Amino acid sequence: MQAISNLLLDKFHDLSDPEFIRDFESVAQIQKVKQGEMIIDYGDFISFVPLVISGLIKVSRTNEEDREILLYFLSGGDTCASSFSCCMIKKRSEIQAIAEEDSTLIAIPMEAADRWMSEYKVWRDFVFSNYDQKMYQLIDTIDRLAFSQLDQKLIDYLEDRSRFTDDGVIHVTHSVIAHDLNVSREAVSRMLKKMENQGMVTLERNSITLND
DNA sequence: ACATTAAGTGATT
DNA sequence: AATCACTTAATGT
Repeated sequence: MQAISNLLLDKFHDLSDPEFIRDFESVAQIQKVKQGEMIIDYGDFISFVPLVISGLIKVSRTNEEDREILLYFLSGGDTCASSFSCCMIKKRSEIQAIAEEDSTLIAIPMEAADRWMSEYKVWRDFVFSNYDQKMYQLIDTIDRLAFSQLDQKLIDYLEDRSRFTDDGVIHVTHSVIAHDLNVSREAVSRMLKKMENQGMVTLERNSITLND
C-alpha cells in the first residue's frame, strides 16, 4: 500500500495531505491498460474516477453521423474532468476514453471521490483546477474544429501531441491524424509533405518529429 | 517470398 | 478539399 501513494505523490503533488493520503490508500486501486484498450465507452456507468499516472489517454466523442471528434488527451498528472460530473449525477458516459499508449491509472471509487469533495480541501481544489484546465482545452478544441484550416489544425494537433513526448517524436500514422481531425488521409499526407519541405517537421513511417 | 499496411501521386468532381 | 485508383516503400509472417 506504500507504493500506490508514492505513485500519487509523484504525479499529483497538490494532493500531499497526510490525512487525505491515508484515506486514499484505503480505497485506491491501480489499473493498467494496454494500448488501444477501451477504458470508458458510451453508455458505460462510471463507478470510479481515474487519475492518470503514466501513458496517454484519448478522450473523444462520436456524433450521430459517426464522426469522431477528439476532445482532449490525458497524460500523467491528469484526471478525467467529465468523469466527475458523470459520477456525481450518476449519469451514463457521453464520452469515450481509449488508451493511446500502455497506461497506468489509479481508480478512485465514485463514493470516495464524492465524499472527499466535502472532507478534503486539497481534493476539492484539485478537482476544480483540473476541471478548469480541461475546459480550456475543450475551448481550444472547439476553436480548432470551427475555424481553422487544415494547415493550422495540423500544427495545433502536432504541438498538442508533442507535449506528451520528451524527445519530440510523435508516433502516429497519417490516417490516425486524418481520423482525429475529420479530414482525408491524402490531405494530411500532402499537408505534412509541404510542412516537411518547409523544414517544420521530419517525416518517417509511423512517426513525425516537430522541428522548432 | 508474399501479404499487409503506410504513404505518395494524379485525376476527377 | 474529398474521393478514387493506383504506385511505391516499409514491415510483418
